[in-house]
Amino acid sequence: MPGTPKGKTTENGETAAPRRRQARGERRVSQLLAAAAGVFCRTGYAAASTNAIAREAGVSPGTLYQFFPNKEAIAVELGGQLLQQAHEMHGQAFLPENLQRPLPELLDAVLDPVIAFNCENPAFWALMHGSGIPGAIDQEHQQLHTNLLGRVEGVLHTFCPEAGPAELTRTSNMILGIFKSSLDLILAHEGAEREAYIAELKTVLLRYLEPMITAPHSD
Amino acid sequence: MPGTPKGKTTENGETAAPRRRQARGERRVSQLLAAAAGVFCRTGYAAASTNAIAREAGVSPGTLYQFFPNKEAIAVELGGQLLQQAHEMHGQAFLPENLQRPLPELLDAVLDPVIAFNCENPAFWALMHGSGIPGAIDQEHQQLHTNLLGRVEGVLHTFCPEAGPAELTRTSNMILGIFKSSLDLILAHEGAEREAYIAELKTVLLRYLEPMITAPHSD
Amino acid sequence: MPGTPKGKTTENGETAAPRRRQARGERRVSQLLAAAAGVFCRTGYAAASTNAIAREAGVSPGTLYQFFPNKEAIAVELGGQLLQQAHEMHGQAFLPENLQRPLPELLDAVLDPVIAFNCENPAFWALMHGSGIPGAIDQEHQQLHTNLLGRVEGVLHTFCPEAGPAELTRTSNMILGIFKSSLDLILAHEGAEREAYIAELKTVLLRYLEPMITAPHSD
Amino acid sequence: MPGTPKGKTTENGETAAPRRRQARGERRVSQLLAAAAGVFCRTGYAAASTNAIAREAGVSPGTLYQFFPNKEAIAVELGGQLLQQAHEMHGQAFLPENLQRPLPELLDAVLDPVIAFNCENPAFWALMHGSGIPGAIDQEHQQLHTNLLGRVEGVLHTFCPEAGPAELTRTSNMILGIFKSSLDLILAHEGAEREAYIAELKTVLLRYLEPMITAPHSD
DNA sequence: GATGAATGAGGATTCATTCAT
DNA sequence: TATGAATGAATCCTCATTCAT
Repeated sequence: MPGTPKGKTTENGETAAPRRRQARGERRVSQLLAAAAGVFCRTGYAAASTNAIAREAGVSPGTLYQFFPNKEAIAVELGGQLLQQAHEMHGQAFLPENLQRPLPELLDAVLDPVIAFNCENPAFWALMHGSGIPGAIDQEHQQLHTNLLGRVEGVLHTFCPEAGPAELTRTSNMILGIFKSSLDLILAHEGAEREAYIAELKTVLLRYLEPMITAPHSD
Repeated sequence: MPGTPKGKTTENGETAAPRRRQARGERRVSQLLAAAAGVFCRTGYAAASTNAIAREAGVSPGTLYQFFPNKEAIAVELGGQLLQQAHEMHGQAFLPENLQRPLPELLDAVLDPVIAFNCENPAFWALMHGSGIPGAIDQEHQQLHTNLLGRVEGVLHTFCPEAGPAELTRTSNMILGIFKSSLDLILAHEGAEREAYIAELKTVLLRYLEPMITAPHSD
Repeated sequence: MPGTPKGKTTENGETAAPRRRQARGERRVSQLLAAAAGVFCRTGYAAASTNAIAREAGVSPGTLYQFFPNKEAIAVELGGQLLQQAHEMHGQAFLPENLQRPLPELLDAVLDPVIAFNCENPAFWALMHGSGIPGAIDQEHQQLHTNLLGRVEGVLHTFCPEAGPAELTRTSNMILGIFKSSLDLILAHEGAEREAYIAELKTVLLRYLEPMITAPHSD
Repeated sequence: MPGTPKGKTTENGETAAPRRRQARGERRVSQLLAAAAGVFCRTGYAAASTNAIAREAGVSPGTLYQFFPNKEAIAVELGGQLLQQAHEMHGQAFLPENLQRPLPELLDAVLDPVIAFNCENPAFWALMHGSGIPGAIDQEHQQLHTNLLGRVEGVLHTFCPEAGPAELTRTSNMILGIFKSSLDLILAHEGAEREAYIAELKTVLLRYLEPMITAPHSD
């Protein structure tokens, strides 16, 4: 359970003081994670030094290690937390009611929140991306990918019921790949240009997928 | 001229022994570059230690430094060499005669050699990719990107003469992005599945670009 | 401000603990400088390894680098600190009231404190001496020399008003040279013999300068 | 016996080929020593790399080690050779007939050749000077110093027969010290200014020694 | 809990020295 | 013999992690 101060397993009924302390602890964790997010974004995981994270958080390195056993744990927790949010957001994006709609609307319904989330949490992308990343985070990355892949495959299946599983996986991988690379472009631009790239992404996917659709959805 | 043993001044006509020695030197450089390619592929540039590269090449750290002044130079030379090959290969891929053909053939003509090259030189991709990379290599990366972007824009322009420059750039960026992410998938698979991904990439691009074409090419 | 732990931002009113910590930090700096002084004296700057200095100070190499960014900085700080003391001491030695006295007394007044200082700080001499020393320290050395030369020229000018500037510089250089070489001898001896060398130095200078004096000073 | 190729103790009567080989060996040694002299002068002993010496001599590092077992040996041999010349030169400088002359002439007779030698062999000074020098060379330095000291004491004794040995040693040390520091100044200047410093050195010594003379020499 | 000094293994790089050719 | 590539110990320095206060 990362993010919990070590050496304390307070299952007991806490009174005011411990709770305040715990609250402070959580604030610290947030501080540290926010700092880590910033540093990871700027320098990548490998080049991010724990001292730099502590400094960015305005605390001493010792304090950092009061909340995280090591550097990897910070990334894992940060990734996990963002992943959690991402999952929730994906849950909304992939709402069953959305999947009934025609493709263009579905693309809007699914992509817009996902893109928005990534624009607001660039660290998410930085973590789920970079190389030179140790096992644990990579596993989260895999997890996220697998999860997303499953969802996309699910949607795809409703559109192309007779497509084989290998084909479904392949197409889903392509979709995710296209999404990822477009996200890079989207994040790299701002304002109208960003919007233009978002539109372009939708165009690509629409043109790619439309000819595959074999099952009518709006009846 | 990286890759050349330092302090060598062999302007004279060399007899057998020096030539053999120089040959050994070149073999060493190749060994080292190959080792570096492997290590960079596995761990990324930043995490790759010169000692690891030397060990992988089966030589001592000092030997490595007899041929390269520092770690960056190894990556620069490796990148440069691959870049050189890539440029030559791009020259062939973007042959004017190819550009006259209808889109499906053009995609084959351009993509097949590029994909083949990247399949044979995975380190190229690893180097032109990673983050935490020092200036010189990043410049090569930029160069490559700019260069490719220009070529793609050029081709695109002949297909869509009335498209504005901003639109051309945007579309080209999308194409490159799609290509890159697909290349990841292609490199991650083998045999028939790899071929399937290659076909899929072409499908995506074909469907994306076909509606944009305004200029007939086959007349 | 070398010698200050990096990344410290103690603008706030410090309570006991931080002050104690800072005190420890200052002790460390002193320890390290003392150790460096010893090692520099024994081996010279170039041959002094940072690990050796750390070992002599009884700390780990990392600790040394918590207080000094690199080897040169240690020498610069040590030199600078001694230089500071030296300058203050020179200020006293070259007091205007001393310069009014007849030559023998003036020699006593000027040389005694300078010699005493150097006897107590042999590292000063070692640093302002050695070759193979990097820029920053060498600059300090130059500075010291120029400064001293200027002072000596000043005194000399009051004694020999009609001497030309080239002559003044030359004589001052001779005086400093004689002083330096004698200092070596003085530092190499102890007790009565050291005193004898001090007396000898004064004799040399007295005999060298007396015939040059053209301006009476005791009127 | 440094300077002799290893693994050959040719006491036997040599025919033409070996002698030519030996001649070539000696040329190599001279080349190397000259190169070493240059490098030592420029960078000091410690900072001089054997590769730099070899490069300066236009040979490979391996060749250097064919003639010298290690770096120190080069300095020892160079120092020894110069010492040899110095001794011979000192022998002439301290000729008995010179010692009969009055002090000013004696100073000329002794100092001029010594100064000339040092001006022509700056490496001598560099070697007999620097710190961070390993044992063997330092011993030579001591040797030289002791030797010179003895000579100076000898001369001094004829001038001041009733001076005690401690006093003689002390005065000789002062003389040598003055000489050394002046030599620095002399070597640091050229042309007329150099001559001026030479004159100044003689003035210092003359004024220092004249009052000590108790034995008339020219009768 | 917080602090920041302390630790020490590890990484890049150099250079005296050796050895195959 | 000459060559210059190869070696590897040693150097400077960094940074994840620990610990006394």
